[in-house]
Amino acid sequence: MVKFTQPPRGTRDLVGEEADLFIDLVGKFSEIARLNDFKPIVTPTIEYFDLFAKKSGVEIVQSMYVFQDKAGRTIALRPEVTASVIRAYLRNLYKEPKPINLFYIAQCFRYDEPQRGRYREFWQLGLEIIGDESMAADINILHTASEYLTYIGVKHLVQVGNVAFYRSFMDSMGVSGDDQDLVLHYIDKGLLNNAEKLVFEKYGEEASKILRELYYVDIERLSEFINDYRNLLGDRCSKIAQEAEKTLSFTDALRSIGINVEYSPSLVRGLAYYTGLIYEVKAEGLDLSVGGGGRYDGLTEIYGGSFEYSTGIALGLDRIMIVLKEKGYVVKTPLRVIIIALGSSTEIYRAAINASRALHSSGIIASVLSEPRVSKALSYASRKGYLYAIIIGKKEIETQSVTIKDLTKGEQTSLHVSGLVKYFKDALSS
RNA sequence: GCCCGGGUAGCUUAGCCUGGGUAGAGCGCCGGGCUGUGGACCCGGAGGUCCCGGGUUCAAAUCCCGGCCCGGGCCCCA
Repeated sequence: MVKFTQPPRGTRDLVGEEADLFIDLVGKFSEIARLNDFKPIVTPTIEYFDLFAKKSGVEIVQSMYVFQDKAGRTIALRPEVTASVIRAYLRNLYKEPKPINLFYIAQCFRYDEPQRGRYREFWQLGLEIIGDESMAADINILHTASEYLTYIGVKHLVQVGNVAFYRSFMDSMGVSGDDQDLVLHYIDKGLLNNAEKLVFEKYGEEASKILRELYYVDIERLSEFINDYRNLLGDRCSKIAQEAEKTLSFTDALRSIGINVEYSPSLVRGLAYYTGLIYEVKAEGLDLSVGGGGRYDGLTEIYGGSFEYSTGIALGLDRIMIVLKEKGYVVKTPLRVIIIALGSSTEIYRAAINASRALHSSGIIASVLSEPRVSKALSYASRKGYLYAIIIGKKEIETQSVTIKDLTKGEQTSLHVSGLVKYFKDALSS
C-alpha cells in the first residue's frame, strides 16, 4: 500500500540542501542565459497531444502522460519543450527580427521506468535559437550551455555528430525512409552489425560497405571520403560536403573557445526531427548524458508555418544535480540572523519586526522568533545554523537597544537600535 | 516489457536465514536539568496496523502463497 506521504513513482520531493541546490542552479542558468541575451519563454505544462505526436518519435509518444480533459480534449503533459517553443513562436513571435534567442526552465514528464537519473517528472534547462541558418547559432548554444556548466563547476565533454551524412548517403543508395530510421536506430544503440545486415540484405554489399566506412571515418578525412563517392552521391555531393565542412569547423570552433569536444559518428539521436548537426553533453563522472540537442531546421513547417531554421539544446537539471551532489557542491548561504522576541508583548514584537525590516533593506536575511525562554530560542538558533541572534526583550525596549549575540564566538554586545544595521554591514565586510 | 534488490518509529535501520515472551537501536522531535543565554552533556517522554491479504502453527516481523508499492539494471532518453 502506498503511504500518503509518498509521492507518485518516479517523482520526488526536494527539501533542505537539495532544494537549495535546485533553486541555486535554476537561478544561475537564468543568469548565464540572460548574460548571453537569451530571453525567457514560459509555455504551458500541458499541450494538445497532437503537438507532440507530430514531432516526436514513437518512443516518446508512447512514454507520454496522456488524458482526456473534462471537455474531451486529448491532452498530454509535455515530454519536452521544443515543440511548445516552436508552437509559441508560430503564434506570437514569428514577426520578430531573427534570430530569436530563447531560454526556458521547465519540468517535463515521461512515463518511463524510473532509475538513477531518470524520473517521470524531470527538469530541463533549455536554449533555442530560431531563424539562424549559420553555424554561429549552434556555437552560441553550446558556448552558453558550456559557460553555464563551467560556472557551476561541471566538467563536460561535447559529442558532436551529424545526421545529414547518414541520411544523404542512404538517400543516394536508395534506402527507404523507414529503413533509414531503423538503421539510425541501430547505430544509436551501437548495433552497427544489425544496421549493416539490414542494408546488405536489401541494398547490396556496396551499400553496407559504405555505411560501415562512414561509421568509422575520421572527421579530418570526411571531405576526402565524400570526394571518393562523388559519383554515387551525384548532386547531393555538394550539400553533404558542406555539412562535412560545417561539422569540422564546428568542432574546431568549439575547441578553439576551450570546450572539450569530440566527433562521434555513432551519435545520431535517431528519433526526432534533427536535420544536421547534433550534440550531446557528457559530464565527468556520470555515464548518462546531461544534455542533448541539435539542428531541427524546418520544424516550423511541420506545424504549418513557413520554413525557419532552428537549433537548440536541453540540459537535464536532475542529472546535473547528481553530478554536483557527488562532488559535494554546497550552496553558499548568505548571512542569516534570527531576532528573538522575548515574550509576546506588542511592543517587543513591533521592535523585532522593525529590526528585521531594517536588516532586510540592507539585504540581510532576518526573521523573528517569538519565544519567552532565551535558552530555548538560542538552542533553536544555533541548531538552525544562524550566525547571529538578536535579542529583544523588556530590557532592550526600556533602553532602546538590542542585544547581539555572535553564535560562533559566543560573544555578546549591546547597542542602540540605530546602530543595528551598521553592525552587520561591518560584520559582512570584515 | 524483462531482470535483480527491497518494504520494521519522521529518517537510517537491527531482528528474518536457524519460528518463541512486552520488536530494539542511532539520529530527529518534545519536555526537564537551566523563569534572560545556545551548541555539548545527562535524564525523561511521545512516536509502530513490522506494506496488504490469505495459509501453516499452541505461537508468525520471521516460514509458504498471492497481491500492492518503492529502488536499481537492461533498453531508451534529459
